Formats: sequence, C-alpha cells, structure tokens
Amino acid sequence: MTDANPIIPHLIASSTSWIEGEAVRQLEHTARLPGMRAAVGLPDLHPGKGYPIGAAFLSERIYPALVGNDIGCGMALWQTDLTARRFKPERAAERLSGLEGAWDGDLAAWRADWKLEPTAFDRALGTIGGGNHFAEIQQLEQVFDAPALAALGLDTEHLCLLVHSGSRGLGEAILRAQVDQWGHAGLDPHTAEADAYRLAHDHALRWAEANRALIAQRLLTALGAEAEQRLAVWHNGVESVAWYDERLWLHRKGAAPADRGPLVIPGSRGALSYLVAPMGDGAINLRSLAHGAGRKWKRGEARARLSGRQRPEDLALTALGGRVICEDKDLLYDEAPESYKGIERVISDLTEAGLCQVLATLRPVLTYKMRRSEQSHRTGRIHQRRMRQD
DNA sequence: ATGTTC
Repeated sequence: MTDANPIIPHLIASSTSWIEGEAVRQLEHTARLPGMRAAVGLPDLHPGKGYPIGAAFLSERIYPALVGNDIGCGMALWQTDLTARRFKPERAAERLSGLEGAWDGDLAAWRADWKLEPTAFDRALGTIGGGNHFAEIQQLEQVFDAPALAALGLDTEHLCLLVHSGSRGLGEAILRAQVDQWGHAGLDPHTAEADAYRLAHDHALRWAEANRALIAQRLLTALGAEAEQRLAVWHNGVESVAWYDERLWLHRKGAAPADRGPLVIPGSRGALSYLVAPMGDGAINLRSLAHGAGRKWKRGEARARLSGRQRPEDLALTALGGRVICEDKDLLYDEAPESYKGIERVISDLTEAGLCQVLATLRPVLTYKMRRSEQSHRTGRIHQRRMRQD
C-alpha cells in the first residue's frame, strides 16, 4: 500500500559521498507510505530492516515500524571529575566489568526517580546491549568555540563520558506487539490505538534515558568517579510537531534532533566524535542531523572481510590510541572502525549544507562494549567447539 | 536493534 503521488525525498549528502543504493531505495519506498509529507536522508544514511537508518520522516500518520525496535535510543554526555592528565586507561579497563548483568541497586527507587512503571525488562536497566551501543570515556581534543563549550559546562581538563544505548527488550516488545496487531500499516493519530502506542513509546523514551543514566552511574562507580550530565538526545522516536499551520508526526530513525541545542555526533571507535550546534530553521533537514558515522558494512559481514588482516587483539587498540573492551569477537569486528563510513565526511556534508557548526572534537580514550563473565566465557568456548564439529 | 539461539 503506497501513495500514488509520492513526495520526493531529500538527500543531504555531497555528490561524492558514498550512499548505498539499497538505502536510497528504502528512502524512496518509505516516502511512498500513505500520509507521508516529507522525507530526508542524512549523510549517515544506510539500509535498515525495510526502512533506512539515518533518516527523518514527516507524516500525517504514526508509523511504529519506522521508529523501529530501539525506541528512545540516543546519546547522553557527562563531564566527569576524572582529569585527562591523571587517567590511566589500562587501569580503568581492569576495573570495568559486569555491566552486562542486572544492577544490584534499588530498582524501585530508580524507577520512581524517572517516573517509570515496572516492566518485564527491568533487569536490563543499566545494561548497554549490543550493536553499536557503547559507553566511552572521551577527551576534548580541539575546541573551536570556547565560549559555547564553557556555556555547556564542559572543559578540556576533565574527561567526558558518552553513553549510547536504548530501551533494550522493552522497545522491541512494544514494536512486536504493534506489528503483530497492525502490521506496517501505520496508525491514524486520532484513535485509541495511536494513543496506546504513544503512551508505550513515551514510556520507552524515559526508560531508555534512565537506562543511559544508570549505565553511566555503574561505570562511574566502578571507576570511583563522579559526573554531571551535560547533553542528552534520543535519535529513534516519533513526536507531534507544529509544522507551519499543521500538526504532523516527525519520525526520527537514527536521526538526531536539531531543535534541542548542541549534541555529540559520534564517530567510530577509531575516529573523533563531534560536538556540534545545529543551525538553520530545520525546514530542509526536518529538524534533524546525522546520528553517527553510518554503517558501511552490514552486521555479520565485517569479520570475514577483516579477520585476515586484523586480529581481535589488533582491534582492542585503535588508530587514535583508544582502548576497546569488547569480548564478543563478532561484535568487535562488526563495530570496528572499518565497518563504518568516515565521520569527517558526514560532518562536512552537514556543515556545508549549513545545518550545524562544529564546537569541538572529542577523542575516544576507553570504549566499553561488553565483557564476558567467566561462566558465559566457558559456555561460549564449548559452543564454538561444537559448532566447528558440525 | 533484540532476556538475539533452535
């Protein structure tokens, strides 16, 4: 079911930027959905499961499948009290483990602080998850706008912590219930069904935000550090927006909001991240910016392509000198810098289009993705041995 | 992306 008179999607990328054909086809297909009013592909556009990632869509209807399973996924930045001069990455790495398991703190109090209802997925509160999610200690590298940095409460002496995670199994369950009941048809916003989805969606936004805060707290506790949150955005979600004289629904799928002040657009583990200030009125970019470098290779593809030239231990230390904790080999390869496009081009596409300016860059120092417990480590080896025999 | 795996 597609619209007879589709709107023309706008792609924000210079002519020499490489965008996968499949991603553009998905963008065009999505632009044909009924009620679609505008569609934009950002420079990190890449193929997703039916719908592209790195895109924003303005529509008369609400499309849960367009938001995807990781409702509320986003980035939050803290300034820590760790000083860059004294920080010892190798010692810090030794202290970081166990963030995959359930938090042993007072979950009820945490839920109350964040106005969360109990869910069947609360054991995952405070866990990073897989895919491109991470918690990363970063150091401000180059400052282009010192007053803006000071206004944000950031300084170059202290290390930052950037957390990228989402709503884990909760968002997945919300999407699955929608697709089971309604397929991909989308919801009329003036219905009880739409109200029910919005309620669950908005709860997942808060859950995801609370998750990022608890991840930060657990990591900082392990390091004996304290921090204050400076920036927080989500890049998967749908919201009601006043668009000229209409009320429409703005879907962001791997698209950062450009209407909530400065934000960090992270590169891969082997690249700088960019602290940017959005610019412009948001008309051509649907009030959205890229959410990262954008995947170049599909998940599951990287290990075969890379393992001949890079061993897992090579990937544990990046070109910029950052350490990476990731004891899942497939994940380590999938998230290797080579699996991603260059963040520099993504940022220059945005700045050349007049959509943001760079305030500062941040260098990755220590990235935590996942540590295996002793027990699951053994299980993993047994599993691998059995697979080899098959 | 996913208490991802039957």
